[in-house]
Order: sequence, then C-alpha cells, then structure tokens
Amino acid sequence: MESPIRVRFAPSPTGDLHIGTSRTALFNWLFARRYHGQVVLRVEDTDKTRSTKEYEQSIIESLKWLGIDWDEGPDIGGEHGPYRQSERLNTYKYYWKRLLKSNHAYYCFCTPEELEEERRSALESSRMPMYGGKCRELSDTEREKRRLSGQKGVIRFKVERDDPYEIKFKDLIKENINISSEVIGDFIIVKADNMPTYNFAAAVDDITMGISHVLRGEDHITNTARQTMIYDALETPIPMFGHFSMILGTDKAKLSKRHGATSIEEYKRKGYLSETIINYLSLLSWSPGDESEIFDIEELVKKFSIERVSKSPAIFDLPKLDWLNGQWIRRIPVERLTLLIEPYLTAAGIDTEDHNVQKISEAIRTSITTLAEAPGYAKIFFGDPEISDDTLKELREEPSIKVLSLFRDRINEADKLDCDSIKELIKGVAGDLKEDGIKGKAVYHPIRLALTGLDSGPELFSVIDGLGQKRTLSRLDKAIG
RNA sequence: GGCGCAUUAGUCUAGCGGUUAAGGACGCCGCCCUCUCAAGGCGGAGGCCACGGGUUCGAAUCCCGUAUGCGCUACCA
Repeated sequence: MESPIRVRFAPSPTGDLHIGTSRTALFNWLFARRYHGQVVLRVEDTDKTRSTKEYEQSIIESLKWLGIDWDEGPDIGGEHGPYRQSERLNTYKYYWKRLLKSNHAYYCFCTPEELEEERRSALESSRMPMYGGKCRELSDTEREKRRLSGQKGVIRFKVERDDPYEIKFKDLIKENINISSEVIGDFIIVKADNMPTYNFAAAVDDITMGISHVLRGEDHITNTARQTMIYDALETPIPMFGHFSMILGTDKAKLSKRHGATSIEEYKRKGYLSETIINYLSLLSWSPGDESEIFDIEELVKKFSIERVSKSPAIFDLPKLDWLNGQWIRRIPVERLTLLIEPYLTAAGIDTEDHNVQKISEAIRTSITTLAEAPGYAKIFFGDPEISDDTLKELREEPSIKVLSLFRDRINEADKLDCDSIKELIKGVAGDLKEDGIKGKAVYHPIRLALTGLDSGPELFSVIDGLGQKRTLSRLDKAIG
C-alpha cells in the first residue's frame, strides 16, 4: 500500500529560491519525513514569459544546499511525471475537455481591454472586481464560429451562480476557513496561449500526482477555494490543506527585495550556513514547545509537528539570524568550518598555500558571525604584519624587549607547539618575568603587538598556533630587530 | 470597496479556563572571566497579553464587536 502522505513543493522558476518559498518547502519536507511520507518537487513554469531553466536549476541547487531532498522531481523522474508543468499539457487538456463537456467551463472571448475596463469601473463604483460572465451564455454555434474565425479565447471555470454556497475546509494550520462562492468570479483556467493557469494546473497536478496534503502560504487561501471547485467539478476527493502565515520584513510588509536579501542564494553567498538557515526558518512560525531552539535538520524531523505551526505572521529578524549563524559557526566540526572558510579567503586574494587554515579557522571562529567576515579576521595570519614605527620603538624598549626575547627563545626551543603547550609556554614566560615585576598585560600585549601589529584579536595562544612556530619566530625577530 | 487571515515586550515565541502577579531566545544594559576583541557564564531593564464588551466562581486563554496589520480580489504563481 502506498504511503498515505504525499506532499509537494511547487516553486515557479521565475527567480532564485525565496526565503518564504524555502520555509514552505522545509515545512512540507519535515511533515513528509516526520510521518514517513513522500515528497514531490514540481516546477510550475506555466508563465512562459518569466520562467527560465536557469532559475529552475538555481532553485534545485538551493534546495539541495539546504539539505532538502525529494522522492520525485524533474531532475530524478518518478512514476507521476513529467514534473514540469510545461511538459504536462496533454494532461491538462484532457481535464479541461472534461470540464468543458460537463459544462463546468466555457470559452471566453473578452479582450484584455474589455476586462480592464470592467475592472476599472467596478473599482470606481466600489464594487468587487469580478468577471461579469459576458461569455457565459454564448451559444455553442456562436462559440464555434468565433473559434473557427481564429479568435483566441480563454477557458473559464463556471462558478455556480444560482445557488451560492460556502466553501468550507478544515485548514491544518488556520483551522476552519469559510469562503463564499459569491466572491469568486469565473476564473480563467486556460490562457490564450493554451497554457493552464496556476489554479487549474495545480489542482490537476495535485490530483494526478496523488497529493494528500497541500501545504503552502496563506496568500493561497482564496486559491484553495477555487481549486476546491475544480476538485468538485472533477468529482475527485479533496486533499487536506494547510496555509502558513507570511514572512514579513521589519516594516511588517510582505518580505520583498527592498528589505534586502530575500533569496537563499544571497544568504549563502553572504556566509550563512545551511544549518543556520534551516534552523532560523524553522523558528519562524513554529516552535518545538520546549525551550530548545538550536537544532539541525535531523533533530527537526523528530521534533516537527504541523499542530505547532503558528497562525500569525513572523518578521524576519536579521540580528537573530546573525546570532544563530555564530552559534552554528562555533558548533560545526572545525574540518567543515575550514572547508567553508577557504573559498572566502581565496576570494579575498589571500594565498593560503603553506598555512594551516584549520588552525586559523579555529582561532577566528569565535570572532565571526558570517563566513564573509573570515578574511578580515584571518588576514593577521598572512603576509607581514603592519607595525607602526611608534609601536616598533616601544617594543624595542624595556620591558617589552625583555618579554619578547625570552618568549622568542622559548618558542625557538620548543619542539612541538599546540594549543596546550603554547598556553604552558606563555605561562612559563609570565612566571619567570614575575620576579622582574612584569606581569599580565605587560607580557601578553607586547607579544600580541609584535605578532599581529594590532592590540586586539583572537586569544594569543591561538594566534601563535595559527601562525606556527616558523612564522612566529620570524615575526618576533623582525619586531626585536 | 469586498472577502479572508492575524494581533503576547523592539523582534522570534511558550502559554490551549485556575499550578502564570505571563516562561524562553535575539537585541539592549551591567557584572564575571580575561593581554585585547570576541565567545562563554551570571544578572537586569522591558509586557496593563491591540481595544471594548460579554460567558464564567475564575480569561492572555472561550464568544461578539471595534481598531490595526497583512493577504487575496491578474490570460503571476
């Protein structure tokens, strides 16, 4: 028997993967994985003018980067394919013919100009803009005549008018939703270019792909009413629906370009980890119920439940994202961190040849909140430190010179250097200098200055560890002169 | 304009009629740690639970109204 749960995510390839879309994808994915269901990726590319293959590719890559996968999709195929709407035209045709035949749909020849005029005048007299149904009662012969004469028509769904009713459905997130059939005009299901519209294609696909749960943004609530009508007209069982609240910008408007980065791609580029994005997205409109809030995607699968998804919209808060990213940067294994940091270093023109990037990563991981900040903090390990003349002069006076010389000798004598032995070594130096009244800042600070030219930075021992014995010595020598 | 959805501190949220004089997290402030900057630890300020009515012995929690916000109202999805 087939798994009772089948969900889909259905992006349109008209841009890179959006924050909101990815949260929808995440929640669908979590829902399916949590209950051992299946996930379908469907590309909704019926808008020929805006859809591109490049965006499709970019969306797929972003999804994969996030760690979201699917059981069926355009890239891997599956039993219910094809998975691009542009390749499913025959299926749509079959269903629209059925709708036409059962008198649930009709051809409409109104021009865009007429429609626009109708809309405008409705708005003017503050009526709800809605198709008036001019072509509804066109006779069969008239219809054929127009079609044969080459008039490009569209097909509209015929909404029951004589006997208005309430479309009621139990939303998995919002609970009960009622929409009156009277507020829904005869909507277009097939465009003049013979492409299905969103509402029709989505309904047909959800039917033919055996989708059990449709989970999407709340901007689709009224579409759910339309799609329900299609299900009814096609005499097909209606899936379960759930509508997530919107993600808003800090001004409480729907998240958009003017709020800054809105695509996963951009956040990736800025140096946010996929763990961070997944974690943060999960926290927008959902909570585990206990007080934990840092978890990876696997833990999320165990914790997730649709009942705990909030009904109210959430504002995308960058400071918290940054904090979370810092948490993850400190949490992942240093090997992985190193792999992530390296490309940023190279991009900043830093030659990492001959350097222990892993130790450098370890040294700077508590300083950075995004990977993009890494070069700024890591540059002290590369090239020669810039030490001002004043500083140099100071380093060559007492007590600095004493500290540096002693330290230099100890480093030189050391046969192996790791974090622990460096700590011991510095402590030893500090201990020996104590009798001269040199302690604390007076011992650490000159070393730091000699090594980096800066008076702040990562902990000294990790600076030395990152530099390595050879480089540490040469920098000390240069400072001592 | 109509319809739909929402409303707990600046932000994300816990809370499902009494155990809550609302708990956690980000941010902010202070202290500790400390060679520095971070990180980390500890603590603090910040909410009349949008407002107004009900229901109830008792409401942030249930109901109604108002306000505000957002969404939809496309041959976009």
